[in-house]
Amino acid sequence: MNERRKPYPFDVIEPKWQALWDERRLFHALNPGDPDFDPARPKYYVLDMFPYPSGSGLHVGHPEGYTATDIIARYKRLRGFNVLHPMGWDAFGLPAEQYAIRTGQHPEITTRENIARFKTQLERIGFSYDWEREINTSDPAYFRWTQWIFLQIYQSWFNPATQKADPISTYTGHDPDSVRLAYVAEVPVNWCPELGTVLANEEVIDGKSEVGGFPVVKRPMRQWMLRITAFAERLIDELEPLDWPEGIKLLQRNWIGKSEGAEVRFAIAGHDGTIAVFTTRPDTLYGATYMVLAPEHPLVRRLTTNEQSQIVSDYCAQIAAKSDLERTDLAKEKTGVFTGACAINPVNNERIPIWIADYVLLGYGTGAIMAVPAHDERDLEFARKFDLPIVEVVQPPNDEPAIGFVGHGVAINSPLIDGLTTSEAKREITAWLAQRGLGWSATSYKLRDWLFSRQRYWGEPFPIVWENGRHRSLGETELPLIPPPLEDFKPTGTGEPPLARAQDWVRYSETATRELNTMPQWAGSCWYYLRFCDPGNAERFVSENAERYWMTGETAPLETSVSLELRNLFEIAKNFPHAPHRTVTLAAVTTSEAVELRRQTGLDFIGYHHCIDNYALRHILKEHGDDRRENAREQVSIGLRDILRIPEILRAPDRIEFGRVTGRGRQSLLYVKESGGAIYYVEEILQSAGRLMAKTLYKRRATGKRAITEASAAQTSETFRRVAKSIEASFPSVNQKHEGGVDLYVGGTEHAVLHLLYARFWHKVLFDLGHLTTNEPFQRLVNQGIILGEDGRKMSKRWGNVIDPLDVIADYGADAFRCYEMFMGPLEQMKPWSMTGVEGVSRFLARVWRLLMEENQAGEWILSSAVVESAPDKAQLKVMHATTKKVTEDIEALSFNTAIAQMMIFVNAFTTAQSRPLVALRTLLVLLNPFAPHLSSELWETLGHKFPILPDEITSQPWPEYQAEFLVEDEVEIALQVNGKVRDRIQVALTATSAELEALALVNPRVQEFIAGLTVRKVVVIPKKLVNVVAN
RNA sequence: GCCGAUGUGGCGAAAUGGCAGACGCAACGGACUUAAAAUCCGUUGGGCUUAACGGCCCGUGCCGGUUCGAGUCCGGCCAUCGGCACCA
Repeated sequence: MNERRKPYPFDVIEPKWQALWDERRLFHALNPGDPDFDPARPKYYVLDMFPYPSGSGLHVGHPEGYTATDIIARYKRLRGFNVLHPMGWDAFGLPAEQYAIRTGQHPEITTRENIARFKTQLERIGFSYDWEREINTSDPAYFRWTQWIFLQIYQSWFNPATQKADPISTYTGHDPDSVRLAYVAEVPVNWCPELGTVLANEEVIDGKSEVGGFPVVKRPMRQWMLRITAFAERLIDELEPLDWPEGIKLLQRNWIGKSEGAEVRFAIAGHDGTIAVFTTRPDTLYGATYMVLAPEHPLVRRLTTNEQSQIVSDYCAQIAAKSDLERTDLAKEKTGVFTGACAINPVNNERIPIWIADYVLLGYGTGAIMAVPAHDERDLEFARKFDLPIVEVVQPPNDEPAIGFVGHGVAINSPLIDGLTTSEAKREITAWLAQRGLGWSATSYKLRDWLFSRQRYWGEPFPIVWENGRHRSLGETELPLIPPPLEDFKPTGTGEPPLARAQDWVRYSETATRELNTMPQWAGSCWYYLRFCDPGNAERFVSENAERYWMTGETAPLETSVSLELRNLFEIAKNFPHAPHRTVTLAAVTTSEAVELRRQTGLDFIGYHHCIDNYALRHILKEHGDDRRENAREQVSIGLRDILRIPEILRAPDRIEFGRVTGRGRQSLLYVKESGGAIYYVEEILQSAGRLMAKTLYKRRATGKRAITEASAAQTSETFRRVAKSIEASFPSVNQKHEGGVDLYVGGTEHAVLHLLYARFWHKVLFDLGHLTTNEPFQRLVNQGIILGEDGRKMSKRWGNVIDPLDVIADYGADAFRCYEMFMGPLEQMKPWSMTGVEGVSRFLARVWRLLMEENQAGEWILSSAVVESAPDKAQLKVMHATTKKVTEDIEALSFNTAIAQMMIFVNAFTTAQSRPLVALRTLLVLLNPFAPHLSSELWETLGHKFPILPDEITSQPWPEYQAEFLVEDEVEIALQVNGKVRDRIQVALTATSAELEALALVNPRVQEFIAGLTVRKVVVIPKKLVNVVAN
């Protein structure tokens, strides 16, 4: 292949264009306030999950997602967006540290080398990253702010009254350290002696370290924890409106693991204290015949009677020696011992024995359970093994046996609640307990607090010092806190982090020493998407303007906020097609403006009327000096620019009746309800800090053709809140997208839970503290599938099936590489690499080249003489517009494979043509540009030499529009079916009516043949498609 | 065990409930060439039938259902892959 003549000179044009783009700073995104910043352009933030720069470089799997985002970025630029498309490095991490331990090479050096290699690879693929925004999490200028964010977390607490993070100064209790969002705890952790470090649960796989596969044991240690559990509820709730794959949302929900039930307090026979247990089935309380505590439960020692103490302590010792793996492995056979103590069941005052068993986990619920063997599999197994009593308290709905039935039924043998269904019984018994102070409804989460410290060198040091056994934070001016230079990065082996070796550094003052732990790798990746908005800022982690602009688009009229408003109105129009005009003023929009609106918002309009709020209208008229008057139908003509500004105007701070709409965390929804002959709908209910406020409430009579708008004023009164609540309760909401945050985030499923959950958590803390304007970081998430080797196995050194993008590019060029990555199949799917597949795509690009170019006598490529300025013929026009339509729609849907297929159809159709009309070729080149930017740029330029056009850059062209009229044919082929089977096809005029089609079908000889002797029962006519004759 | 995703030609894959297999790869045949590569044109799901043009039947993991009509919707299985795992 290397010796082969190149099908087109990609080896020349690709470096040429890459250099040109770089020189012209073509992909540098401007922030508000920068010279030449254009506020009229909507923003689009498209982000890749940034890589850890490993020593082995990129293989062809990595750039899959990067190519998809690059196509989107280039496409959005052509559509007039201000695009933020950055790249950076998740540069702290264990591999570099382990390499340092082996070779003595400082991690900073290897990291720098690896980054250089990654960057070379990425640049050679021709990605349109804004390299001026490159960041590196191990750069002090970056991690200074990671440390600053940690301090923000350290200096706040979760305020139950406001349900959000508040500064610790608002805490009025006696011990602030006990409520901080970052706190120190002695916790049993996964200690890996080989790595000399503690690992997070998720870094332990099958009892072995994820990195290296070394054994892991439990060991209590003093650790920094982040109180993510306080945000569990919000992490579930605020997930809902995001445009993420359902599977990922489900994973997150399951990981958080919310379960609702009750906490019940059991008295202990012969003791003062009580034991609280958590149960999701308070209705089975009468069936609780024993209780089980986790072996580590603090009450175990106090409760255990003398006779049992030896057995109990033996059992506890035995459990402690086991790893988590062994505990779950041995789970097949239940184990446990009796403590000798008894608890009192609060509903019937019966004494029930208290056992300990390792099937109860200290970390979940209260670390204690009431065992209901009749209706819980584990309890039943345990009770049978140890011969404990079993009492049936739920009657299954069918004939199923009651013992072992875990579903919902009817309560029995439960005097207080007999005869009630499970859900009624739960409510009833919980109320009964609550009245007596014996219990209360409670919610439990699987989610654990985040173990945030690591005993490593290559990570962010904590900005914390210890003095007299207490921790305190460094001042912001002391940041960044840079790791001390070290010769030896090995674990100390005692559990003390390597930083302990830097004795001078550790000594902060006469009396204070520095924290020795470092932060986990997640820390830097938790907020990098924010830093990209303003990477060079030395004053703040991100400037307010940059953050607000890139996360919400505010400061400029932009697609997201406009379309939100319009989408509301669109929904209304759709739902009430016959509703006449409301008393709100209608603004007339010209046809071309409507087309523009549709282009920008992707919405269709019913007519060209756009509802405008009175407030906004007054505002606009004032600006225009009141020179436009309403006509008789209360319509006023205003321009597109004004319309696009409406969302901004509506959010103006002087609009008092608008409530706290300028605040943060709004959530727009549309609720509709029909009640008592009237239709109520509330446009945009705003949810902020747990409060609901309605922006506008409409009420209209449902009867009669003319619905009447009675009220349309914005209020935030208590009444309104109630109405909104009741509507919400009784009518499912139209699921409005929550606009804001990164517009498109693409990465692998391996980060489905942790990275995304941690980043969301940090984002919410920063949002609560007023540093951010959105409550969620990532609006739309897409996971790319992994690319397998040619042998169908995962790419790895072990199989020798790793493919380096640079090798592919050397043979086929970057454009072919990019196109093949996208042509392989759907982005989300797992699929194997194929070199012959690359060749096929490369042939397609060569055909594009030869569509415009031919070789002269001297063997030089010159513009083909077949390229002419004439108008395309009808068939060509159809292909051109069909391609424009399909490519546009497919890019929006991230179906890049079918977009490329359509462009192949285009090329196949034009290759054979005698003359190749300029307009068609130009259209193709613009459509192709996001996919094959080098080739299309070169051909565009060559075309411009003979046929000049302004602006002359392909990157300044408008995205082509298709016109539907060119897609329809005069005649259309109709399939004739008999009993659902195609028997013939006929050409008919597009205008043929259903009756005509039916008649044509029935007289068709082939149809006749098949219905001979049968009775025609029915004829189904689908216009423009088929006729199905049903006969028997 | 639980949860999720996937299942269509030799291969990667297309198909708002409306003509299954677009597009590409591979294979085969042809044109060009002294020859090969490259390029261009054509054929290509399986079976049966016809001298031929054609025609018929079967086909989207399996079984059933809804429908005039199902790759697509519903129910139940099977297989592969991924995730979680005593969560009270």
